[in-house]
Amino acid sequence: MTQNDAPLGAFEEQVLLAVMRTRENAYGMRVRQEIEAVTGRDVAIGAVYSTLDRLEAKALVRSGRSSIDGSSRRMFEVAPAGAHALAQTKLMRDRLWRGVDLKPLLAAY
Amino acid sequence: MTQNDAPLGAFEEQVLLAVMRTRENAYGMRVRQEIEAVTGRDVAIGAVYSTLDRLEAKALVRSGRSSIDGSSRRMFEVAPAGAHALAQTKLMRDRLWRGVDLKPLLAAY
DNA sequence: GCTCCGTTTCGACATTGTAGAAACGAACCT
DNA sequence: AGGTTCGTTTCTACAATGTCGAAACGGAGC
Repeated sequence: MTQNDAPLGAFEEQVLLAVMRTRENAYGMRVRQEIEAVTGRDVAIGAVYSTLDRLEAKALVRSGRSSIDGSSRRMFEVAPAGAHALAQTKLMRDRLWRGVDLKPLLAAY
Repeated sequence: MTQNDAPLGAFEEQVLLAVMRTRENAYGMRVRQEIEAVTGRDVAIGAVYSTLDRLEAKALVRSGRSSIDGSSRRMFEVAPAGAHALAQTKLMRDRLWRGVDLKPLLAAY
């Protein structure tokens, strides 16, 4: 058993998704920009890298150098185990959300 | 502005959802049981209470005593702000997930 | 060489997540 | 009454994640 079923943190999930979404262009700055664009909130660059490092330590992403376009970039890709972790996380959450209706409470907000 | 837009943590979201799901019966032990039943993993009781306490400090849930049925229970309910936080969290995440396809990677798992 | 830019690395600290033992109180028993 | 059990909550401690910004790097152009 090589499987790590520790649950993903909220930001870990966001970073993983941003890497997926940016496909071939996933390097730190770009990932940050993607998260900011989609969620609308600021993200410190350090937050992205430390999360990426931790994800790599858990083998949920992989990284390698690429020297395209002048500066040397550290490119990331989601590993199969990372996709699996995302799928698990989503599955659990969808079950918890099932049948939950926020509307009545939201009305009083 | 009375609004707190700090993002919810992954476990905070689960606890909030479990409180919603258990409606009138939301007290510590029951919330724990709900999370375990739906997600399939063990949750330490202390984890539930400390999260509930922190959520209450942020006014996302409220609690009060209830002495039904012998033992005195601390009953919780999601506050309007809690429902709002849940909605925001879900909205952001749905946007990030949009267009993401895990299948190709999952095949290699 | 030096400076500018985009990028990454690093170190520090705040917040969340996790665990389990201790404390509580009502009910039961003898 | 005293002691025991059971369900529940409180408390304390520590690990993992989230967050930040400044320092370090390297290539391009001056």
